[in-house]
Amino acid sequence: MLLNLTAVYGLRAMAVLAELEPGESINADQLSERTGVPRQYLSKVMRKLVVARLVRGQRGRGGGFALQRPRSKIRLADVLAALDLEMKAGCAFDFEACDVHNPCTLHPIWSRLQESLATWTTKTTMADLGAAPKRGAPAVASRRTGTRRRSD
Amino acid sequence: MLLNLTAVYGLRAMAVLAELEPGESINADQLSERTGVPRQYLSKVMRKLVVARLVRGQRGRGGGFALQRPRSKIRLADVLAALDLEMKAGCAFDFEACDVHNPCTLHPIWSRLQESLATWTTKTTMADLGAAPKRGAPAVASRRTGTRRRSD
DNA sequence: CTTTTTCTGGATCTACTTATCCAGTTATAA
DNA sequence: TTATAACTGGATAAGTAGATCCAGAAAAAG
Repeated sequence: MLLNLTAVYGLRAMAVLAELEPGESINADQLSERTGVPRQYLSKVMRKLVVARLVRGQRGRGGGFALQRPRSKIRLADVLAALDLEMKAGCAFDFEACDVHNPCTLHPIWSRLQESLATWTTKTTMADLGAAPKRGAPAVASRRTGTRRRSD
Repeated sequence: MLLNLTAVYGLRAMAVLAELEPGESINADQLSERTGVPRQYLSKVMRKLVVARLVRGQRGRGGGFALQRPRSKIRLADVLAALDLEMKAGCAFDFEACDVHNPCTLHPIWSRLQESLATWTTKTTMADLGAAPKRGAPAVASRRTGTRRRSD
């Protein structure tokens, strides 16, 4: 997987939030239901998005989560950054002092790759994602952790 | 980082091996020295490359590691696969049943991204890497435990 | 055959990610 | 003000990647 699970969870949640009507919100239980993300862990992920001011977390009756800004103002890069995903990354060999003037072997092609990635994530917004994937048809991947057993 | 540390270590090692004269080999101590990869962990990484038949691991006096095939016959994709890095990966939302006929929201752009990655890693061989980065000038990133940020 | 070199492989340790538990806080409605 | 809904946040557990330790096993040299 190109992204870690936390990032994937966050993306799923954001995709659902992006579908809500303006003013509408969704609580953690329903969000967990719709995204297939474990309820408690989802809360932790959502917190990151709230702290990053991408999402509003409203407590109390009728509360829940909603986007802070219009979809079109939330870039994929913002979301990934909020989820601690370094998209700028570094040298393919993880050499610190690697740069244009002192390039490692992979530097030219690697930096081009990363730039196109960076460009893409800053150009793409939540509005570009269209509808969030529905549960049911595209089933949530079962994340076999070793102890998981299919129930009979 | 786009790659995990094990993959980075493996790449560094392969880059060094690719520089050896035909018939020459290098032992784990020297390889650790040159790549900045912890000696013992390097052995584990090298084992994966040996098992994948990219590298020959010769025991006893004068033994060490060397490429099994000419550099030009070892693709980046082979190396990454040997190091358990899934380059094909899956859907951005980690939905299992996501495909062309039942695509998730990110599917079109995500799959294009992954394909260009896959194409690149199968077209690039160890011969294309040129010389391995030298230690000293492009210094090895110091791996102080607190400072580090992990992500793919 | 013994010694030395060097890779192999199991066991263990640590840090980080993912997951769960549960008590707290805030907001709404009656 | 009370009850209830719902997010917040600390503590903790489980799982995996990264790292280390150390006892083999194999190959070469003497």
